[in-house]
Amino acid sequence: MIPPRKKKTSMGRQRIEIKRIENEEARQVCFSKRRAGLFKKATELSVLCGAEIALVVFSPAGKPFSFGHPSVDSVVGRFLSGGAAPTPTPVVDHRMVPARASLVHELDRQYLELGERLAAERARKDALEAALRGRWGSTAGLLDANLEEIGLVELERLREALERLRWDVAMRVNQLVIEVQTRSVVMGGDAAAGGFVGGFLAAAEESVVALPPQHGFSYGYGGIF
Amino acid sequence: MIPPRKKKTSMGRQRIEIKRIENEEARQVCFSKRRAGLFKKATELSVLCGAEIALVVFSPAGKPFSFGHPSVDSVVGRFLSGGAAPTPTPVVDHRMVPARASLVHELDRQYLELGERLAAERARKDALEAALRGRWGSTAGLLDANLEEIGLVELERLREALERLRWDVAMRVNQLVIEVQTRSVVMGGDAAAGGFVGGFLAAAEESVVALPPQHGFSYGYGGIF
DNA sequence: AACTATTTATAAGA
DNA sequence: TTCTTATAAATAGTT
Repeated sequence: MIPPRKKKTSMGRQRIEIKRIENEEARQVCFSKRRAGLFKKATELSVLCGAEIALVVFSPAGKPFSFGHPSVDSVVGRFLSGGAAPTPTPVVDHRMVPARASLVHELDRQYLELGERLAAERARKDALEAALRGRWGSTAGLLDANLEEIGLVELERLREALERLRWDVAMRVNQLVIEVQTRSVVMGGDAAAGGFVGGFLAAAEESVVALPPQHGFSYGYGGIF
Repeated sequence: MIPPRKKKTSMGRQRIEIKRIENEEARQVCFSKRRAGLFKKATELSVLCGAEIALVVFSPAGKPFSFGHPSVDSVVGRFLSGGAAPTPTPVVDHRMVPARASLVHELDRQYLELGERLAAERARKDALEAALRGRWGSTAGLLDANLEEIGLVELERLREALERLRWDVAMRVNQLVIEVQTRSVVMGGDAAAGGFVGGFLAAAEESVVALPPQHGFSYGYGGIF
């Protein structure tokens, strides 16, 4: 018999030049795919390395998308305050531009949050120790070495399960967001601890869309730390 | 000629789980590689599709990197001024959104609130992980015996929260599907569909925040232009 | 930093 | 848009 050859139903992925896609439809399709890929990569980087990331993308049509770990606001705030000197935009100058006003505000909050975090940690530690003392008295001798051993293994197993699940949830939410956006629905919610959310736009804000059609990039890096 | 034998000098790329890399050196290496990849992707997306992008990344060591097209500032500015609407907490009637200023203020308030919760959760996880590592610090010996048990209780609580979350997500996803099928029509900016979606996300956030806080994310998406 | 073996991401096509 | 497929790219583990 003739070896069943399958006809090439696809010419597979083709190499493309990295330059503006002129065909509007193709550009939109490419944007959707690559945006998803980009956000996935950003998420993975933050999870794998615990890196703080802020990613904001405006589609060619002007739709905003964002991802932040722990939140767009906090990362951008840290960026603007942390002495990170972006290449193009020198150090933060504190002339209050509307957009920046909230960012500066963010800085103030960061100090506050820092203090709160310390307080919370302290409180947590106290609570833990208190609880332990309590148990020490009432359930002393309840656990033996073997039990502890099992407990540890179990703990680790559970922890991993939790990590996986939360990852699935994050991805699922992300996917849902993409799907929903596809249907032209608007409005925001946020997926996790960040607290920043995509939003809405009043008709009056269309002016905001107006941005100089320039085509430049700017990479920033800081070697201070 | 004899085909030059190539002994496998490498086991090639291995599949990895997307979870925090504990080994510090490996984490740093991974960060460097993936950061480069992420920035490349971001650049390509902006070039191919003319999308405006702002990307800020802090390495685990705290070193800042950024990319912006046309600039981080302009994109973030556009994002903040254009459409950041907080919705971490359900029940936000977007038809009665006050002034922009109020929104920003509200955002700050809610962010702060979430920050406190996040801080507490983080502290808790730290305690848990400390227990897992068997490092009790100076209070060694006194607490070790029962830390595991405490951790288990905590984890059990988390597990239950996840169980609820799972159910919640499943239900809401189903509802969304039905909703979308039922009313395939779209309305710009009205609270109807948007509120629904926001509800889902808010619910997810609600529970996700209670998860291993090491990973807090926030996905944002927004308005139609 | 360079090197592969593989896993991923995607350009096209359906 | 979503799924499939062939191929280009990214990258984990080594050296």
